[in-house]
Amino acid sequence: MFSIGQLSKQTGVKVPTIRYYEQVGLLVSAGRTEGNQRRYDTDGLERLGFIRHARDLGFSIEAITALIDLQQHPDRSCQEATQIAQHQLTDVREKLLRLKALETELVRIADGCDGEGNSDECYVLASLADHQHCRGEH
Amino acid sequence: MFSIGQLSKQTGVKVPTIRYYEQVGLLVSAGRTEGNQRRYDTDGLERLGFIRHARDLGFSIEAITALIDLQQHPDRSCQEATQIAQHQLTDVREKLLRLKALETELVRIADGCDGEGNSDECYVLASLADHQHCRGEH
DNA sequence: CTTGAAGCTCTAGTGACTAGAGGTTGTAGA
DNA sequence: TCTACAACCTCTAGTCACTAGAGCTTCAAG
Repeated sequence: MFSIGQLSKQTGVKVPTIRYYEQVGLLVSAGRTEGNQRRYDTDGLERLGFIRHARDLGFSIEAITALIDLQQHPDRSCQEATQIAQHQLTDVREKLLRLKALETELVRIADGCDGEGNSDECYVLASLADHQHCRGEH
Repeated sequence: MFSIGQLSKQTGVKVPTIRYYEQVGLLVSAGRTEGNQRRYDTDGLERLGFIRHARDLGFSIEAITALIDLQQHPDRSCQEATQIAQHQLTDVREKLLRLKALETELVRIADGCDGEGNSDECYVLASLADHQHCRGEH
């Protein structure tokens, strides 16, 4: 049996975050001591590892809830899990495209100015004021 | 003189968002009508355009406040603006790296499973449960 | 002068935590 | 067995950048 602090150390998830996960129904403790402190078993440890990993990959709490639900019904089709992962992948790819465009634009803006001179002739400020300067879309 | 709705149409920024910008001190209206409705001049229009553009590029409200502050003191050095833009660029590049790693990982996970079979043998779920499967860091 | 779209303020909700107050429990050492 | 204190508990409120809704008032076209 682990205390919430031990669980935290082993998974790298902060104590208040673990309590938050309980609050939203993601991770329930195995039980409580007489003094009302949470105790977890290895099941809880694994579950939190799963949550942590999925969060690191950017899955939302909602998506993780669905995935855990799926885990607990081993007879249900795997398709749903694949769909969730695919959706996440699409999402990440969209963000990537967007960020790449931003990077290009920011390089242009930030490098256009040497930092000398006063702000009334600053290229950074001028670029932000006038979208015309931009090459791409955003 | 523009109403808040006209300003919204011209810039593509939603009406409640414009009011929110006022609340946080980013954009003050030129004045009010007798009936207490906001009225803006071309200055406000340009200012909102600036804000919109900077937000699209991912600058925080705080950073934009600093940039606008700089605009209003044309005698101050341009260096500060360049610094803010450089910081934003660094930030975007970090996010890019992270997202690229996630993409790789998600491709591996999502493509490893054909969606057939049941969830007790699902590669997506197994991968999420076990970080060992991962090739890179995240 | 009427109608209704557009405006107003205020409060609360979003997601995924994080911070702090103020009180209680578990456990190691004396 | 006692004591000290780290770790635990609950609850509320704050973060960021909006968004939604209630309930009311004003503006402008016909």
